[in-house]
Amino acid sequence: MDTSLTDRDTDAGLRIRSAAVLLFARQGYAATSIRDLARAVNLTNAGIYHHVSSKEALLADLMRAGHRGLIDATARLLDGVQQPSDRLALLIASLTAIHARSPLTTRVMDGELRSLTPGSTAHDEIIALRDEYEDHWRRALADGAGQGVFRVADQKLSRLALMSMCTGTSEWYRPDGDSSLEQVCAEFVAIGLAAVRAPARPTASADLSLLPDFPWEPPDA
Amino acid sequence: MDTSLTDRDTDAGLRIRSAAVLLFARQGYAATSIRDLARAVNLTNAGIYHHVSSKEALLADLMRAGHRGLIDATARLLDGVQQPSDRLALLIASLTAIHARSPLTTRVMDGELRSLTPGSTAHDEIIALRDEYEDHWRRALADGAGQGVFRVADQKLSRLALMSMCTGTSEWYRPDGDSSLEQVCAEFVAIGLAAVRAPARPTASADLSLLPDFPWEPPDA
DNA sequence: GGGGGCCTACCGAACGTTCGGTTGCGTTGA
DNA sequence: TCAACGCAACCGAACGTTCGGTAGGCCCCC
Repeated sequence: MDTSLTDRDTDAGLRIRSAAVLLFARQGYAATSIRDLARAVNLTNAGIYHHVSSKEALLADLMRAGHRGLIDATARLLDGVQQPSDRLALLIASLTAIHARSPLTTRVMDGELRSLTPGSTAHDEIIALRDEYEDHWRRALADGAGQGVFRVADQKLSRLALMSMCTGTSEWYRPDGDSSLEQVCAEFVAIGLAAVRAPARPTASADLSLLPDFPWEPPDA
Repeated sequence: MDTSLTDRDTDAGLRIRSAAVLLFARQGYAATSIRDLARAVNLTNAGIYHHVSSKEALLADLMRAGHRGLIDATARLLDGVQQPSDRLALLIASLTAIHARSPLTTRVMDGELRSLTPGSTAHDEIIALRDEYEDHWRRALADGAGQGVFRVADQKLSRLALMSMCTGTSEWYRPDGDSSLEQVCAEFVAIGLAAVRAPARPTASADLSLLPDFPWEPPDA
């Protein structure tokens, strides 16, 4: 008897997104053809267009949903947290964790902006979402510097350095590798707080269960 | 009267490389056609093939020369430098500086490995060159940890974090931006040494004139 | 006069996308 | 109860365009 949750992966739309994020992350958007995608989900190239209006719209959908998930999760995580060093620690841990847990989606989010037609609605929208996310970092660093708890030569410089460190995780992290996700996050938080000369780090660690689990992120590497 | 250095940019090979690195960095290798490249250097697509054996060979050439330049410059910079913290500082400053000064070439080097046919001679060669470069980092961190001057939870983790910080520079640095190249390098060195808990940083700063100037790197942004 | 440098013209293949058609399931009306 | 209908899901074939690459010839300079 079948006790499982019905037809989980019969939803073609989800399977297409899943294959798309895998191929876009591995080969890049431009090097991935609709036929590649169709083969991966056992459809013909024409069949894809029943579920997707265009190749670029598919990319835009993935990027939009990814950014919204990140922004929402970040807002939930930071909710009520006051100390700038706590906020920065949460930002570092969560950005690192999402890049480790959803490396394919984040690689597409971080690297395929240039594949959206410049000036298109989708392109502008993704830029706005990215800015909205980065504002969390800007505010945390500005608050910390304003309160004198961070001593930092250049807020923008520090932010870019730390964000690069976190986003780079999607390029090398493997769940079965040498370090656990918790170790990576802890180490990166330590580096980040040292970078802004924050005094000994305190209090709560990030509740990673608040992070989004993108339903289309393939489970494998 | 023309007092300039003769026919600098009449060398078609160089102009092609210059345009290629610009287009590959901006649009990606897969999204750049031979015809795009030809238009950029005022040739026809067929004319390109008089100077280049294939599109992929052109990419491989750029990546190979870029990596060799980086490796050679790093060896020169580190020559005779003993202290692990000095070596690490030089590695951080030089990797940051080359990504700031040659953002297009480094973006291609860092991001287009996947565009080389897997298993091809060129692909394997570039991987070997990248490993050869990273060994400089591995040795510096191992030496520092071995001598007890670095206190670091995980050498690989620290290396990846710091290298991501440095390579990220090519994505945002602008010569006319808020911070000078020297400021960026100094700040990143400070962050890096704090990351490995090195005691107060000492001695020589990097002689950036030892870094390679890729002749094909376009001067503009 | 011969070769480097570049052209016009073209090839076969692959591209994103569209179109007309078929299948099969769920709902409806008599 | 069952024919009739609607519609989501998909396919095979083709559209026009662009792709990486090639063949052969023209021109200019040594």
